[in-house]
Amino acid sequence: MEVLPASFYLSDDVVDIAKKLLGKVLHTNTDNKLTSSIIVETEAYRGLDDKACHAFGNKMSPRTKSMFLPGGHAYVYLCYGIHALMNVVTGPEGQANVILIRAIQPLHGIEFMMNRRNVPILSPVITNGPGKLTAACNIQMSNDGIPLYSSDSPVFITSEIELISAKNIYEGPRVGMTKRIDSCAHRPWRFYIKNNVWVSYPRNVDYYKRWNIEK
DNA sequence: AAGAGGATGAACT
DNA sequence: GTTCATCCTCTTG
Repeated sequence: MEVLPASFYLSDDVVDIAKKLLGKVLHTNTDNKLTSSIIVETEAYRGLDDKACHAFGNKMSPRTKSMFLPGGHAYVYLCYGIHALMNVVTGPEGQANVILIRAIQPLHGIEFMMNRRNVPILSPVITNGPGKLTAACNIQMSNDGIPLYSSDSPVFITSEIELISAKNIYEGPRVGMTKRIDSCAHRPWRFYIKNNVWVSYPRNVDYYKRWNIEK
């Protein structure tokens, strides 16, 4: 597996990169612990004309300044005052296009992820949501703005193990959009690998039940 | 200066 | 299905 170079993220077509990110491998080296996981679910956010994007209108603020870095950096922000959510910055410098990582499929370091999540039994609940996977990988606000194209970085991304073909990619509306976002809410900019059990799931589904796991 | 609300998750009834 | 934890950011005045 090769570390993806900064050029991988340079296109201004954030939707295209969001699809290409599926199947790529997310590595973390935090707390002296290594993990790797397949990216199975992403969402695209486009600064220029997307009301759902924090930097709508390409407007910079203290929070969003790392979104304007050149492609291949991390944008990490605090959601609901509790969860650090991890995004991949794309496009040339000055363009606030980012991709939210919504779910991953663990490959290595699974025991670390389970410990950090305090979940005793292996199941998708450890990483099937944007706040869950950052907790599992110990990705924090301090990782905002770091590069993802260097294996020295605490978080980096490498090529896929198996290429995901277009027919195996689901396209649908993004999660958590409200009326305030109006038309942008319906943009089908959420992508996930079809039939992959590690993707996030609607809030009212009990995963323990779904996977027949005893609590 | 103040207040509302959020790209969520967990624990309830 | 509902509620709350928790705090930052943005909007409004």
